[in-house]
Amino acid sequence: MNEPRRLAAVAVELPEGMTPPGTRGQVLHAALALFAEYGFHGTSIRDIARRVGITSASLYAHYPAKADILAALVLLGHQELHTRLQRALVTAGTSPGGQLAALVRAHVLAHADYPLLATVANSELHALTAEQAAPALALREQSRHLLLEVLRHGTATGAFTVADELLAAVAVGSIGLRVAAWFGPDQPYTREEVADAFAEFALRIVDATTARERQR
Amino acid sequence: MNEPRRLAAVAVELPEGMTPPGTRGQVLHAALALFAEYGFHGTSIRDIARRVGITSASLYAHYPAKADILAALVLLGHQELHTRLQRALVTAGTSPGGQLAALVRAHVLAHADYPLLATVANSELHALTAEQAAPALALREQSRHLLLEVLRHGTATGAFTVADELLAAVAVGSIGLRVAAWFGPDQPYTREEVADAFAEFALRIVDATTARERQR
DNA sequence: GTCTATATCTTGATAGAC
DNA sequence: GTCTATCAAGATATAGAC
Repeated sequence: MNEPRRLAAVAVELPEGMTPPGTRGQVLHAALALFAEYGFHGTSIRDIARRVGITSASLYAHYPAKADILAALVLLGHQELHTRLQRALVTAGTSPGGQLAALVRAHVLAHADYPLLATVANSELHALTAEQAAPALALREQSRHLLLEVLRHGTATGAFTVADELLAAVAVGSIGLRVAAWFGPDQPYTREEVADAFAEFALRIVDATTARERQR
Repeated sequence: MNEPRRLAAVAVELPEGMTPPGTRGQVLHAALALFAEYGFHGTSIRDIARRVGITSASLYAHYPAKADILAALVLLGHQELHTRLQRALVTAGTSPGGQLAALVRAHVLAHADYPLLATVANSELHALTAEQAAPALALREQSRHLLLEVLRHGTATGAFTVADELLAAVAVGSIGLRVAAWFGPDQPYTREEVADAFAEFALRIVDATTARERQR
C-alpha cells in the first residue's frame, strides 16, 4: 500500500437502501474505500478484513471470493447511476433542452455524491471476468442509450444542432464522468453549482436553442 | 491476469525519440501494454520479463524496481502531452478561439495517438509514492495552466463568455482525457475528425464568438 | 546483461473448532 | 459467523556464476 491519495473525497458512502445490512454491508463499505484508494489488485483481503474488524477467513462467510465483492460494488454503482438518470428523465418534461439538462445534472450529481463508487465502478471493472462485468456493462449501455435518444430527438426536432450525436454523447458523458475524479469538499463549488454549470455546458455543446429563439 | 480487454487499442506505441534504446526501451514497451491492460498491481515483473523475452532477474539490470518502470512511463506520458500542448500554442496565433481550438486538438490527438500511455499515466499514478509522482504532477499543473490562461485571456477580451473559467477548463479537459478510454480503430472516426469535433465543442462551451460576430 | 537459484514475504483461499 | 492455523502459489528482489 502506498501513500498518495487517489481521491480528494473523505466520506465513504454507498447509496442507502441498496446496501446489504450487517457485516455484509460493512465489508462493502470497507472494500469500496480501499479499492478506490489502492485499486482492486492493490488491496488484499486482509486489508479489507482489518478495516471491518474481522479476520480474513471470516470474509468468506459473506462473499465467496474477493472478486465477488468488487462485482457487487461495480453493479451497485451502475444501478445507482441508471436509476438516477431514469428518474431525471421522467420528471424532465418534453423539451429536449430540459431533458438534456436533467440528464447531465443527474449524471454530475451521482458522481459528486458517490465519487468512490464511481471510481471503482469505472476504473476497476477490468479486474472482473467478462461474466462478472456483464450486468454492469448492460446497465451502462442502457444509460448511454438514454442520453443518445435525447440527443437524437433534439436534433430531429431542430432544438439541437450537432454534426454527430455519438460524438456529442461522448463529450457530454465525459464531463460528468470526470467529476468523480476532481470534485470534493476541497473545491470552491457546491455540487449544485457544478451540476448547473455542466448542464449549461452540455446545452452549449449541442447548440440548444430556446423555443423563443426558434420563433425569430 | 484476467480476460476482459481494458482498451480497444491494438498498437502499443510510445513517442519516438523520448524512448530509451535497446532492452531498456523494450521493457518500457512491455510494461506499458501490461500496465494499461491489467494495472500496475495486476502485472508481475515476471509478466513484463516474459513479454520482453528475458528473465525477471534481468529486469533489475535496467530498472532498480518495478515502480521505477511505472514512474518512467508516467513521466514520459506527461512530458509528451505537455510538449504537444506547448507546440500547439506556439503555432496557434493570437486569437483566443484559435488558441483554444489548437489546445483541444493537441489534447485529443495526444490521447488518440497514445491511449495506452495516457491510461497508465493517469490511472496508475496512484501506485507511485509522492516523490515518484511529483515530476509528472508538476507537468500536469503546467499543462492545466496553459489551458486556464487561454480561457482567461478569452474572457477578458470578450472573445469567450464563461461564468467560471475553472469549471470550463475542467469540462474541456475532461472531454480530451476520456478520448484514451474509448477511441480506437474500432470507431467510425479518424483521429482528425474527433479532434475537430471536440475543438468545436470546446468553442461552444466557452460561447466563442468570431471577430465578425463581435462587430455586429 | 543475462542466467539459475533462492530468500523472504504476501497473496487468496480452505479446514475445522467453537 | 467468527476464530486459529495453515496451505499452496505467487509476489518482489537479491546472490553469484558466466
